[in-house]
Amino acid sequence: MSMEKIVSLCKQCGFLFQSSEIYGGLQGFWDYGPLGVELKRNVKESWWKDMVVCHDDMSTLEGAPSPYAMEGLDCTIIMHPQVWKCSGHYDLFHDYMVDCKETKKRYRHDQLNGRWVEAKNQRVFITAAAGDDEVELIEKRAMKFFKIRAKNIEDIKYDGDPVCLTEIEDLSEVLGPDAKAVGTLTEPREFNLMFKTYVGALSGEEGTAFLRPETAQGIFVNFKNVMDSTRQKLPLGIAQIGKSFRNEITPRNFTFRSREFEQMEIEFFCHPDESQKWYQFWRDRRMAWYHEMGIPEDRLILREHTTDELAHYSIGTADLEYAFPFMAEGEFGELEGISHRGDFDLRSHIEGKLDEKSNPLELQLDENGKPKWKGSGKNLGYRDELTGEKYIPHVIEPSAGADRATLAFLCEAYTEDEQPDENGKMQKRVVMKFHPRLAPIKAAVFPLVKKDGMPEVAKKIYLDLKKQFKVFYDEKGAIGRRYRRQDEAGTPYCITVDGQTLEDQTVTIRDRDTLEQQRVKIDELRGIIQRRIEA
RNA sequence: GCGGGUGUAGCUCAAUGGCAGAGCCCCAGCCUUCCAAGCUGGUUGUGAGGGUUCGAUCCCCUUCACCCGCUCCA
Repeated sequence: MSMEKIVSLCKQCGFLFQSSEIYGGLQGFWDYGPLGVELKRNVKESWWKDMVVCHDDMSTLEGAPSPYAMEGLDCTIIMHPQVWKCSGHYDLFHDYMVDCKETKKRYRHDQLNGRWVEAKNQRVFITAAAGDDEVELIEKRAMKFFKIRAKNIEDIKYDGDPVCLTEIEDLSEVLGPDAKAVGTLTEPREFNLMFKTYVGALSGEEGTAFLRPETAQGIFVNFKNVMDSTRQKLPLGIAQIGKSFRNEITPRNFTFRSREFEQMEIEFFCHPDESQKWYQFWRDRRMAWYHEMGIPEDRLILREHTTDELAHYSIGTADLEYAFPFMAEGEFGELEGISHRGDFDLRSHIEGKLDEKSNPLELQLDENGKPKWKGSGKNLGYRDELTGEKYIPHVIEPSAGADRATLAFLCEAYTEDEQPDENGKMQKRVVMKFHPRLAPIKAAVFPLVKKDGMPEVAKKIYLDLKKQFKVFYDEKGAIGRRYRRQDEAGTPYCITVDGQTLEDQTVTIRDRDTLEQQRVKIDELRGIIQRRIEA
């Protein structure tokens, strides 16, 4: 399945447009058209309904250690700047990069290590990507650079152990990790992945704020508010859907990596001893949700992060990844990440930014031995009123991309098949096979022909169904053409008023995927559609 | 950010240093009793800016966007 066809259909049918298209578009920004907005709303509403509103908090769900509660939140996009300092985003998203003028490659300034190497009366700082084999790599590169054979290896003198490139002020004697000549690296340049803005009329450092790069922090900083206002007990999940912003260096692949995007996140708070079980539970539950919404098992994988990818405080992180058509064969793109975050986030907002490399977690200090970023000092802990135990909850975070999910459903729905036309000749058909819950339009109503009172009856049915569903009325052109148009929009049901309707108050209801028609009573239409959507 | 490619109607694609064209789609009318039918008529334009030129959609420069590869990816 080619991505171009999907992109083309998205534009033609009104699922997705480039943002500001008449001015040439803006990289990394996309608009949802009339069909797209319905689709995305259905994705978000299905998630909200399944995770929050209709969640059964009385029973122990399959795979869960106990019953649990769910609440919702809707936090602001701009938050107190200290939130991002304590969360780690300020440091993390504030990268310095160096470019190599020779190889055109770009490196994180703090991820290159090197050693001063002297031979043949020349002193050069030879770099390599930071890692376990950096010492070996630097030796090899030194031999190559100075053109010294293995037997004369003593001619090479090393000045000290490898240090980070950030320690080097003058880059003119530095050999880039892939370069043949020295001095090809540019001065480090700042890449800020968080969008900056100013609060208040005056711009200046004092009013500097950031657009949130994730919705999660709004939940952490409101944890106490939710506990105090709802009388809920742990385990408790708090859900939020909302826009986030990341100033991606390279937005690519349609809406997959956008600079403005929407997240559907749950922060699930539980007792530390139970957190592993809950992590397993959420992995399985979220995987099952995508399956329920129509993503087949062979196109969705759960990729468990390896232990060296994990922060030490985390028991696990799993990515749910979909086989997007723009990925190479056998490769998958992330739809959702489910991470065990321990007590890192709540503690950081209490005590101050913790050093994620420390074990056990300790406050990150600055050069003067003071906290690098000060926390709120508020008590975000939990007291179990039955046992009297006090603890800082551990967090499981299922974090999904609403736009990525929507894109996956679009890709999955796109189908080309062949159906006979009125002469029995096979014609190519494009049909969007959305799950009925996700379909932008639930049903279309047609009079078979535009006369004999059929439009009047059809319009009445349309107006009645409209009270409950997003429906579409069309009386123009041949009936076959109208069916095909709805196939492209992914409308699961088409209701046709014909001659018989006028006699016995029945209509036909056509199924998008099978093309089968069933004759039903007009009075029963609402119930039938409702049942089929929920099935 | 680098290298390569692309940019013409809603879509797919022609053509040209001198009035920009087709098919599909769309709209209106006629016809039409179940899967893109037919007939008649109609709407819609060279991504943006600058230069060369009597004249640029075409040549040149800049810019923007998209695609592919690299790089990056919380």
